[in-house]
Amino acid sequence: VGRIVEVEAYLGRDDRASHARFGQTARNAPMFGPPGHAYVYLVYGMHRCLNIVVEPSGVPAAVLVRAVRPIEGFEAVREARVRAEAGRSRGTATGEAAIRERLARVPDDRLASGPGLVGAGFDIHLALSGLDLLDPASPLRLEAAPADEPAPSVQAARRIGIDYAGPPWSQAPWRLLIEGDRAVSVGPERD
DNA sequence: AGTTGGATGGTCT
DNA sequence: GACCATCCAACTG
Repeated sequence: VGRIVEVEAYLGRDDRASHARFGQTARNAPMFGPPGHAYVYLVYGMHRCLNIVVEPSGVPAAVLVRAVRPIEGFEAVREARVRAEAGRSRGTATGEAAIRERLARVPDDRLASGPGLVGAGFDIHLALSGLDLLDPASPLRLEAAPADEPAPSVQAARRIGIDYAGPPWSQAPWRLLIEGDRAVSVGPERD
């Protein structure tokens, strides 16, 4: 269980940073579907990124989950990351024990501080793309925060890793993060 | 503290 | 066959 502390918005066909910029394909089809579903894709050949589809069907939009603060099951998250990393580096033998030792030194609140780390730590795989995150029967679910919790202060910043899109898309403040939360991926840039 | 390069594979031209 | 909504180790200063 974890709390989402950082996201990025990708909105519409016109957004030159969005996977929907070239229209609907087999991969991005969930983005064109109903909100509340998952869109999972592979980046850089190794990391799986989790997105939450937003906007009504027909409007391709999704929110990339960039960072999660684990709340329960810290060791389960660590083990999921060990599995992900060990399974990846089969060519260069980076012993599983060494990976586990390194992750043991990662603070609990930084176990999923990045989109690729969320994918690894929460065992997100491509087969989950299209899953209904609002269905209580789903293995991966989205739930509302406890009503008695104070609303966090949210900060806006530029999206990361999409400079190729060019302005105004590369400049849009569509990265939203909880101010001062240690679980966010990297601090917002200061102008 | 900041920069660089390697790992790695699905997707779209 | 090029392009990535990334991460980490190994470097430089």
